[in-house]
Amino acid sequence: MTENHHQPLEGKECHKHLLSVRDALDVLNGKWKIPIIIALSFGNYRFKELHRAIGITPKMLSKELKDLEMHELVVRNVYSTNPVSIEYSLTPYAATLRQVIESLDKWGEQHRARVMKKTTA
Amino acid sequence: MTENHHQPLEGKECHKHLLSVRDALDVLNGKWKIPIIIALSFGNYRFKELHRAIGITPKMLSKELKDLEMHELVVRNVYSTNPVSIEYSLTPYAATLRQVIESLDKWGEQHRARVMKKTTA
DNA sequence: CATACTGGTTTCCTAAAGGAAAGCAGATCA
DNA sequence: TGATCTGCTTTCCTTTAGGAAACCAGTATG
Repeated sequence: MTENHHQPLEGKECHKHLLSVRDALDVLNGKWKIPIIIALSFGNYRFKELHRAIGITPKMLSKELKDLEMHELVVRNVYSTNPVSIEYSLTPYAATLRQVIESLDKWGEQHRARVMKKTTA
Repeated sequence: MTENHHQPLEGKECHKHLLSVRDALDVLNGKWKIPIIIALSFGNYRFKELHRAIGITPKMLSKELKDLEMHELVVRNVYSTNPVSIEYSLTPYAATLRQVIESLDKWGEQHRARVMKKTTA
């Protein structure tokens, strides 16, 4: 804490990390991608189910699902039932996000608790 | 993967997680908060240093630093040198984000590698 | 035949994110 | 006395995110 003054910060290992998180955030940006992935981690669900459970508008849901498909995190499954039913599911690749989502979840939970305590005090 | 069809998804543990990540994302939203925290994890830095190292505009940097201060993740230190110098540093609370940032960093790095491999192939 | 469900799309709108550039006060340096 | 650095702020602008509501085709179901 005291006198933690610095090397120049330019041209350092720092930039490698900045680049990595930028790449990650380019995929996970916005309000909805992580919530959608979380919901689908509980099972495969249909469009309207996701819409209702997450509280996302159909327009955004449609767009975000396409983005997630593009990044190979989600798959759209069409079943030839009658009538056709459609389900979204996570790809195996989405499982690589587990640590990200778990730590975010955990942090959010404790942060909420911390904020509650402060505002109540 | 096959037949992972679902319980209703409503009123379940899922919502707890949705709530937590929403709380986390409310604090860490946008393109810049995490990059700023990463930079400051390498030491305390001044406004223009951050501006140059991260490639963020002064307007955004100013705004994001205020947000981060508000959430008690960053502190603005004014030193009575002559002339006054100002440094930003992380609070101890910011350390609780370590897992979040590390996993995001790691995921971004491997994701970049994966994408590179695909586009080259 | 009417109603309702699914899986979306479309249109309209507002607000927020974010960049570019200029400016500004205070101090220092030549 | 200019020029230059710092730590910002201000203005102007474009893009994106996101919500609300309506709509639509296809398939039921009553």
